[in-house]
Amino acid sequence: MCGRYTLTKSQKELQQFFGVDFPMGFSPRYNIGPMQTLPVLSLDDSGNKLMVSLMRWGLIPHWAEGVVGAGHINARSETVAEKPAFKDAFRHRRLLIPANGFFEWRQEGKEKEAYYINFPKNELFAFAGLWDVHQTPQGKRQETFTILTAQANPNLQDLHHRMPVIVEPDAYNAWLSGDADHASIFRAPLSAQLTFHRVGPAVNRVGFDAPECIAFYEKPQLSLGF
DNA sequence: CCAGACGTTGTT
DNA sequence: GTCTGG
DNA sequence: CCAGACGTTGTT
DNA sequence: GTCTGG
Repeated sequence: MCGRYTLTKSQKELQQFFGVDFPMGFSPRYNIGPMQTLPVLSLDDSGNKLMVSLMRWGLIPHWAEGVVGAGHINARSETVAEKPAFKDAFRHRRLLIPANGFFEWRQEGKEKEAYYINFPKNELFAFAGLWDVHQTPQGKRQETFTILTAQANPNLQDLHHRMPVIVEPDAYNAWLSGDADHASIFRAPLSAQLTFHRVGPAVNRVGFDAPECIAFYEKPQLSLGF
């Protein structure tokens, strides 16, 4: 369901929307995949200001040792409070993940069709996420994150029955500080406004990061050559 | 999520 | 088919 | 007690 | 680290 997303905005646009400095800079991204390092938002020590950091997509629990692979790119919001891998992070290490769209693939017979989902005016938004930190086999401290999922909104059901959780701007602080419970995460009327369109196979290519990934796409018609 | 690999031996 | 890497 | 697992998706 | 299965 949510294994690729986009952040096709400039550093300036991100800073204006979230009201926080991105000191590491940022260039638009059209095809973000697992294992990549991306900007995420959390609360600073004071607990009332957003801050940006860079983390790797694919949560690896702090107790994992040795070679641990890609980690968990998604976590079910319905069970996140009980699962050993997420329990602790759900209570103490919540995140917002800046994005402006995401991809879904639909099996159509033998083919897989890619779709891009975003808001009509392409507004920025934030996924609900969790993070954790572990030691790499090289002994380095590595911070990783996961994106929460939920049942898809009716407007997206034709595409998929699951979707990433989008946090309303009003709820940013409540979510991050741990005040928000399940109900308030799910109450996301914004998600009802998401729309989607077919995109071409460019997005399939891991590492191909260009506007072509989100371009409208018409399936090429078969031609008999006349 | 998709793409790409999918193994063994001996040696340190 | 199933796992790993991106 | 120790050992072993700890996740999601979609598909059949 | 913490839970489940044996």
